[in-house]
Amino acid sequence: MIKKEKITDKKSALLQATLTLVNNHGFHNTPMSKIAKLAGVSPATIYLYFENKQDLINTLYLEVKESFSACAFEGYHEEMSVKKGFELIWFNIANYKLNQINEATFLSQCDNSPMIDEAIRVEGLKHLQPLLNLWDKGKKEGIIKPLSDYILYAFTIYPLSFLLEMQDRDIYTLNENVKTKTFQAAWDAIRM
Amino acid sequence: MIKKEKITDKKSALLQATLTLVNNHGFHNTPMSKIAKLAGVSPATIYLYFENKQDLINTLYLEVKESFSACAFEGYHEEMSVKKGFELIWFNIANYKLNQINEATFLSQCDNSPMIDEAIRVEGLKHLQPLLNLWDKGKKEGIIKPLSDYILYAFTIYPLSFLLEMQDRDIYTLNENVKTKTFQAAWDAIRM
DNA sequence: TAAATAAAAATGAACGTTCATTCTTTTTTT
DNA sequence: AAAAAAAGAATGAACGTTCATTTTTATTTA
Repeated sequence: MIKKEKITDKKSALLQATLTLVNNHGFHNTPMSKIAKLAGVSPATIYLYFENKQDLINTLYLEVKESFSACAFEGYHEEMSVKKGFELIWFNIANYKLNQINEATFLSQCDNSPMIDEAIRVEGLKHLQPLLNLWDKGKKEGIIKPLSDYILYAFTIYPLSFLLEMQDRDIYTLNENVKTKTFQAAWDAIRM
Repeated sequence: MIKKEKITDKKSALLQATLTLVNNHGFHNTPMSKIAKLAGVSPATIYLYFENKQDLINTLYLEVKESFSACAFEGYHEEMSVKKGFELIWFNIANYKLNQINEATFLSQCDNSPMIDEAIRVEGLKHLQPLLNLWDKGKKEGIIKPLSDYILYAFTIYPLSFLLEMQDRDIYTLNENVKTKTFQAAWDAIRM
């Protein structure tokens, strides 16, 4: 067990270092040498745990995406009403984006650039399925507008990325009161 | 005049080549040598027209941003009603994003990465002022929700970037009918 | 158990390549 | 013919990755 722990140790130190550096300087301005240095490890050591730079990024992406999904659906049950379910998920995601700023920024950056291989990206998308199912139910019940999932996503969840970016740049901060009003905007956009 | 025209000729060939290549491969995977080749020019010639690679990108960004703003406010007058004015601007922007795909994709890429210097980015933001003024008017008239401009933007204009990206990846296409319904979602999000 | 050996993990230096930029030469323009 | 514009070759720095070697850990032997 000691052995396993040590491995995980360095591996996760490398992932953490990558997250920090890519967030602050972007993928292509983050040399392997700096990742190694921040993780307290030799450059060569990276290649014991990852195939290459791309593999390192892909692994990090999937890991963060997973933690995101876990948060997004925390406390959610399929028996919930459409509105309650949507509200829960929306606030979960909003809180993740506004609190776990580093992870959320990294995901935004990945989703908006060719940094991640298409295949890996597709894998990351599957995590949202429960939300899509909820929308389907809402459409059938006549509660949610009959729009494609892409549009529903674009007008409810995607805007949070923009607000995250504002917050990240210290341009604008959402307090609880404003967050509630913002949810109302998202809900009004898609409700019948 | 011939001289001036010739200069403009090569300069704009370089800008056009940069747009194409950065769109398809990203900033850091677009070497100066390839830009030069696509523009039919020697690498050294680039440096007659631009200080360096960053200057080339900045110039392109501001130029495209300008063309975007020109489209966004075409046909707009301050005397229009808030709803009509917003509708006009929204459709202008939607059409720009869905038709001038190359330019729009480039702008999206710039706005979501550290590729553009912060100072240049700020300059590009000013172009939206008429829309912000319109929102102010709408808030005063009690037509638009009293939310910050960031939130209004996040739930009306920003979602178009997502739809553009979908369209760009051939995942989803908006026809006229759907576009109208999509506008309704944007309007519902921010109207009182 | 202590020494000897093998295996695994980790390292720093080095390699080959790519790329932005500059230098020198050639071509074009006036 | 002089000046301006353009070209192509050259340069040096940065980077991802690999290699030869050392250090650490685990296993075996006496």
